[in-house]
Amino acid sequence: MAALSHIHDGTAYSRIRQMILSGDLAMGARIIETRIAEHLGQSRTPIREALRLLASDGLVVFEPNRGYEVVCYTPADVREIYSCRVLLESEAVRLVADRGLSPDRAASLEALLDEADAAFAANLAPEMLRQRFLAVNNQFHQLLYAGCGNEMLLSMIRKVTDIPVGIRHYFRFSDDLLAGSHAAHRKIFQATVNRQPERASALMREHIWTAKDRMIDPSEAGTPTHPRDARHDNGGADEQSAA
Amino acid sequence: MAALSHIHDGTAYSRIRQMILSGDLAMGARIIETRIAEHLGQSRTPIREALRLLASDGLVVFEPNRGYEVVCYTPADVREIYSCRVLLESEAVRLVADRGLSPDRAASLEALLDEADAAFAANLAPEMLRQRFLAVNNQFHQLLYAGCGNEMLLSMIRKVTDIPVGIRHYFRFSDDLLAGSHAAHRKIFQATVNRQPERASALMREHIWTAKDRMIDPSEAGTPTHPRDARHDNGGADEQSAA
DNA sequence: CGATCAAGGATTGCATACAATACCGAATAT
DNA sequence: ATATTCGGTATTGTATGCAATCCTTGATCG
Repeated sequence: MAALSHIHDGTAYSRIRQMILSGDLAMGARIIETRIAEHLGQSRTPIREALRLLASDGLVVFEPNRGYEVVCYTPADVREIYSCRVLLESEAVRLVADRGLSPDRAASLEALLDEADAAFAANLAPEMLRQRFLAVNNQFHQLLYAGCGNEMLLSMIRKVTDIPVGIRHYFRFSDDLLAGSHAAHRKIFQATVNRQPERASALMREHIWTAKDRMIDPSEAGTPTHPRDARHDNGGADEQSAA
Repeated sequence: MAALSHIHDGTAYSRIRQMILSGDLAMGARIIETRIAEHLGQSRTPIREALRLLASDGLVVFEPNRGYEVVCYTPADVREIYSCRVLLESEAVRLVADRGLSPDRAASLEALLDEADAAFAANLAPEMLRQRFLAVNNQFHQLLYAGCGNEMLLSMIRKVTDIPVGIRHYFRFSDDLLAGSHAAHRKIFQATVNRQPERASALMREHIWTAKDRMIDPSEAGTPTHPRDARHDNGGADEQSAA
C-alpha cells in the first residue's frame, strides 16, 4: 500500500490524502469519520481504514477514542523533516548520478526545468509564480530520484516529501530565492547527467539546506495553535471545510 | 500510530505485528482475516484495520480483493534495507555523539554490552548464543539512537529495523563474526561517549556494511519461493501457524 | 490426454446497527 | 463566584450480515 501512496486512484485513502496535502483539510483540523463518509458517499468502514493508513503515513494523528486530526507540524518538526530530506535526497541523487539517468527521464527533467524557466519569463503575479514553481519543484525532485534503484529509500523520501502544503507558511519566499532554487536544480541536473555522484550529492545537500534556512523564526512565525492545546480557538481555520 | 508501533499493547495491531516479527507467521504466509480474527477472539473489523496498518508498515503486502500475506523479502530487498540502515543509523549515532549521551542511557547501554560479554563467556550452544546476541544487538541499536533528537529519523530507523526475523536466514553467522560485531558495538559506544561524532558515524557505517557483506549469495541461498509465484509450493512453511 | 469452461466454495469489500467512551454544558453546592 | 457533579449528545469501537470478487475443482469438449 505504501508503494501506491503516490497514485491518485478513487479510493477513500487517496482522496482524503489529497484533501490533506492540498490544504482542503487544514493542518490541525479535526476529522470526523461520519462527515468524511458523508462527503465521499461511503460508509464509515472504508473511511476508518483509510484514516488509519493516513495515520501511519504521518498525515493525521490518532488518539484512541478521540479520533483523528490533520497533522500540525511545528517549526521544529519541519526542521526534523528537512534534516531527513538532506540525508535521503542527497543519497538518492548520488545513486542516480552513479547509475546514470535514462535518456527519457533526462528529457522529462529537462522539460520540467524549461517549464520553470518559462514561468519565470512569463512575468506572473508573485503568488502565481510561487505556486507554479513549487509544483514543478516537487515533480523535479520526485522524477530525479525515481531511478535510484532503492525502493525503500524512495518510499522514505515520499514520506518526508508528501506533507501538507500548509507548511509553506513556515517559509519565507522571494523571487530571488525561487530563482536561486531553480538555478540549483539546473546544476544538480547537470552534475547528474555528467555522472558526478559526489558533486550532485553535495549540490543537493546544499540545496535543501538552503531551503531549510529559509524557515522563518518561530518567534516571528507564530506557531499555529494546535486544536488539542487550544480547543476552543480554531484560529480561523475552517475545520472540516471539505464538507 | 507510527510512533506507537514499538509498544506492545494488547491491540490486534501489535499482536499481529509481533507474530510477524517473531516468525510465528512465516515470511510469505497468507493471512486470512477470519482465521486471525478467530485466533485473537475479535471480529474481522479491527483485524482488517490492523492489517492495513501493517501493510503500510511494510510488514504485510496487500492486493485488492486477494488479501494479505506476510512480506517476503528477496535478498535484493534486504540489501536495499541495509543500504538505508547505513545511511540512517550512521546519521543517528552522529547526532547522539554530537549531543552527548545522557548518563542513565550510557549506563543502560553499558549494561547491554556487559550482558553480551556474559553471553560470550557462558559457552552457550552456538544457536543459543546467536539468539541471545541478536536480541541484545537490537536493543543496543534502538537504545543508542533514542536520544538523537529527531523523531522522524527514529521512525524511519524503526521501519528498516523491525522486519521479520526470517531474514536471518539470508545471513551467514559464525562465532567470529558475532564477536566482531560485539567489538564494533563497544567501539561505537566509546566514540559516542567520547563525543566523537564523525568517528562514531564512520564506525557505525562500517559496522552495518560488514553485516551487509555477510549476506549469503542469492545463488547459493535459494531465494525462498514466494507463495504468489509458486502458489502450490509453500516450501514447508506452516502457513497460518499461529492458529 | 489436454485444455477450456462452469459451478461451488472461500475470502474480501462494504454497510449498518449497536455498544462504549469521551466531550460539553447546565445545575448545584460550597 | 468558583468548583464539581451529573446527564445528554456527539463520536468512536466493534460485531454482524450481505454483496462482490476471486480461486478451486470437476466436468465437458476438442
